[in-house]
Amino acid sequence: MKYTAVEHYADPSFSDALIAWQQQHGRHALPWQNTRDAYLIWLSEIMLQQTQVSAVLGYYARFLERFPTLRDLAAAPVEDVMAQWSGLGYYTRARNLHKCAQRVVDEYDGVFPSDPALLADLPGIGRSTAAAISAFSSGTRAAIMDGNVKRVFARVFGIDTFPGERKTEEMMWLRAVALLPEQGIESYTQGLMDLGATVCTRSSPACERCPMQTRCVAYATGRTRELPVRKPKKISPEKHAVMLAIIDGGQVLLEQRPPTGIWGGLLSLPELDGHLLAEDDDVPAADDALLLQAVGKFGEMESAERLTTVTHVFTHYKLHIAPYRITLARRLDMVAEGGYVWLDAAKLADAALPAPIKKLLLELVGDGKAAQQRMDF
DNA sequence: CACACGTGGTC
DNA sequence: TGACCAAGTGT
Repeated sequence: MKYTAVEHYADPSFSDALIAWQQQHGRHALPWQNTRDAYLIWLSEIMLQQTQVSAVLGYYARFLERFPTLRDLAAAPVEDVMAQWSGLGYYTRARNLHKCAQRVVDEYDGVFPSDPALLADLPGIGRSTAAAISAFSSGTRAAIMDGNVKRVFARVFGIDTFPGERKTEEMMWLRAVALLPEQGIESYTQGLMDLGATVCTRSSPACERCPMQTRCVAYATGRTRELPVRKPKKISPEKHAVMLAIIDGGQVLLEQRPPTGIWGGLLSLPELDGHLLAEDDDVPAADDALLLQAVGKFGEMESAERLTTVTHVFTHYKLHIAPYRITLARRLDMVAEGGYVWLDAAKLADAALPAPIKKLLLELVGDGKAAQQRMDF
């Protein structure tokens, strides 16, 4: 039997229990709570996409210090937004955040719409985020569907098909809508997140203090460990890159990355085009002639120093970075083109850099150790 | 539908 | 220690 009617899944006692629990045991003092200001709520929801609260806290405070209002954000250069986002990951969120701010200013006179459908039309805001913003800022009855909800639903209702599967997700959305309370959407929505984040956690959930224990299929059948069904794992590839840390006169040469793709829109180190001529044990090596040619674009190479390989693990692949520290005998001043920029070493910490590159460069300008080989030209 | 997209924490 | 994954969205 396939149920497609929302009414089939209705159960007022679910939201009653969750709301009561949230008010007693939920979180009430997060920085984005206790406000109806859509800007503050929207910012938190975007930062929290695929990102845990603990990782967001510092970024949220610093971001609001730099961009106190929506109009401040909309008027700012996108480079400043990227710099504030540096280290948080999923950088499309930052560019969409900036675009979204400008659209709200242009199309809505700086006031976020309360209709979830209108919110979901804005960049970076999908169905779930739209519902959360609308619920928290306007009290709108709308359903969220995040990792917490999927985990709670999978366990409470004993859903043993993969939540990423279309039919399963559709059914979960149906349930999410059916279970919405008539009153108290704010506590209910927060309660779903709080329950998933603090009680119904992925590993070792605290079932003894769960308000859903008596109705939880997974608890009753001892299957909390198996639910929700895991995502089928894929083999992730390994990639290699040779990067040039060209340091001259207390400045580092950086290159603007294209807006899409990994680290889109960030500054990073210039990379050696393709072709690693030798590759052993995860350690790619650059050909001397190739190195000379690449550096020749920026100046006359004095020395090149092969640094320790940095391996950065992404969700979907592993990247081995072979950095070369380059010193120049003479710097060419043809650099403003092509998105190149010389950045003062002192400004690295606040620059729009990927996390591993920022770490590498800070270590490099800090004490310059980790040299392995040296070649003179 | 499948995949790209970051980083840091957990076990 | 490597696998798994967190307040998802865009293509």
